Amino acid sequence: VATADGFAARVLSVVRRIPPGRVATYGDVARMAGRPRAARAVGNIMKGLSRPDIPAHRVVAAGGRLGGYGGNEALKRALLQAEGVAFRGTRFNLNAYRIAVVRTGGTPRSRGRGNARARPSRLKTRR
DNA sequence: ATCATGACATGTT
DNA sequence: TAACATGCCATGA
Repeated sequence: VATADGFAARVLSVVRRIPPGRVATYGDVARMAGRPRAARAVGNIMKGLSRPDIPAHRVVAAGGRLGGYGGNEALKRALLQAEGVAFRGTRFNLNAYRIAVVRTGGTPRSRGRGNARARPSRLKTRR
């Protein structure tokens, strides 16, 4: 919704078609929407959601972690459990419920992982 | 192994 | 501008 431009619209489309009992990570959604690194942006879009036809609770964080839900993570977890997702404490088996990622058109963009990944080079300093 | 911190990438609001 | 419902990698404890 929001800007209804490409990315946001694509994200909504993707989320809308996540079947019950399955989940997708923010990163997966971003990837399917054509912006592999825009996981955070996806979260933001979800935040701005205002429609019931978008099952935002099926979008979770990586590693089988819950992720956020407007400050109500408990509800998110409950909704997922209600759909059959078995939680193990605060996490669940992502591999078992994650939907297949099918990237739709998008801008390939350099894979460079544009991350200089700041080699900390820490000389054992006390943190 | 798990959690925390530091850095950078990406797009909204 | 700076957050923010993130991800991934590296390192430290």
